[in-house]
Amino acid sequence: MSETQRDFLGTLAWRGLLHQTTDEGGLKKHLASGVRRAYVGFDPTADSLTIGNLVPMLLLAHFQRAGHQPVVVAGGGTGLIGDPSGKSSERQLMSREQVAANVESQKKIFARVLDFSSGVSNKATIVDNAGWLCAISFLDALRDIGKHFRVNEMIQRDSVRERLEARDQGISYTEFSYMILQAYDFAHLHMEMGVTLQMGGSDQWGNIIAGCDLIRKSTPADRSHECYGLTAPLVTKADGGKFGKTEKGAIWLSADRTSPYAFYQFWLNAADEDAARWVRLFTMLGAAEADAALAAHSADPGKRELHRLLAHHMTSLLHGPTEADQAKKAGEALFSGDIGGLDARMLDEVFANVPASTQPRASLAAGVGLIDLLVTTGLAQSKREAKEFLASGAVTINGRRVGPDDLLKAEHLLHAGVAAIRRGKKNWHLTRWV
RNA sequence: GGGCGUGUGCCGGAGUGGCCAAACGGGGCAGACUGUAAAUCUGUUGGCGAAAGCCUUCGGGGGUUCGAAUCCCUCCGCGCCCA
Repeated sequence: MSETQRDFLGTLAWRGLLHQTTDEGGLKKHLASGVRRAYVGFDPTADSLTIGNLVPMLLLAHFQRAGHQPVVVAGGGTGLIGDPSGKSSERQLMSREQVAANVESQKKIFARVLDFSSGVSNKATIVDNAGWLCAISFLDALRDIGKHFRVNEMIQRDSVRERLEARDQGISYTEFSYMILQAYDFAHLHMEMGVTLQMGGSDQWGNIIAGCDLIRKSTPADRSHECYGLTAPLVTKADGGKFGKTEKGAIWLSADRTSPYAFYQFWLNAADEDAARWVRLFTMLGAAEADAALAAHSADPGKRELHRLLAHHMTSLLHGPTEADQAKKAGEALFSGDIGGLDARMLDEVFANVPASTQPRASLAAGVGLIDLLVTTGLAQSKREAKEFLASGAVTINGRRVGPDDLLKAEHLLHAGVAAIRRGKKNWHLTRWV
């Protein structure tokens, strides 16, 4: 297929996804001369993946699109130990059952971005390093792997040094050994599956080099054992904040943790400067399309065409086009506040991800007080707060602004008896009166 | 083990007997402006109450006092110094 011709490294560089490589020239030649296999490891610290894992996933996706074969390594074995990279303190060990369950649950997400279908010659594969790491004995590991590692070098690694310098933290022998395991992963994958490239975020650089070193030391020095490492830069935000975290917590890649609507909103709310960088970084859009969108963006940022493109593209990528469309429509209706024009079916769609409750219809006869309604729907935490919201004009019911003295009556309901209450710009609650 | 110090609201940090639900800053929330942005400005930020006011809160417990975040005792956590 013609995709094979696409230059992987060139793509990454253009997208801003290329941070460091062990030997760029050598890697370029290596990739140009055949179909190669690269892997990225993922920590099973949770049953889902966050937006922070997206870049490493995309490295594999672009790799596959360039005609090569991506290998996902689920860290079912390394997850039992815990990677100290970037961690300021020793972590709690997870149970084997927990790790295994997390690995299983994460698998589904990779299928969104990678092609696992057997009809494809360069189909993606997924392996769990518990398979080989759990099988190896301690003595074998010390004799066969440990001999290749100098402690002098190990304690120089950032991940270890930072912990050694933090006097009160320190590092356990367990976590200290982590890099050996990850290095062994690479060596194992190289020998068993012919993997020649390990990729990851920039915090993985040390671990990746350890793997390259191990392969070099433990194999005959000839061309057939050339291995490479590549990292992507840390994703940053214009305001200096941490990428992927909102007030409400991390943005997840699975719908049960972060709804497609919330996911869409995350991208839509990107700062202008971030949206411009992120279009290249995160989408699969080609140069022509991306550049056109960027040009339109800088000409008139206020239209937010780029944000919409980014949000829709990303939601479509991870949740599918139908969900993306729905998220888009829901956002438009919700933020315009104009829900009076929606028919009952659309209303259901739009409010699919909004908290809802049912209320007794009978109480409408006398009119329902809004202060209590705000509290029972959770839109206000206390009556005091509810009063404040109502007085400041922050509350809208079915698109109509209401005040502290208003009462909700049957005539205000939409369709089969719903009242959509909005507090501020982004907080909604749908009440059904039955 | 001994000495000194410290623990306040979401966070930082004032307060050292009544004027303290607790300065100030940050953050949050809401409003205005706008582009569901940024910046800016305004308001608000323990609960109940229409209000007056009442109730709960300053590490835990106990005491002194008409009255305590503020004084005393004790316990717990943290920091520094000495052993």
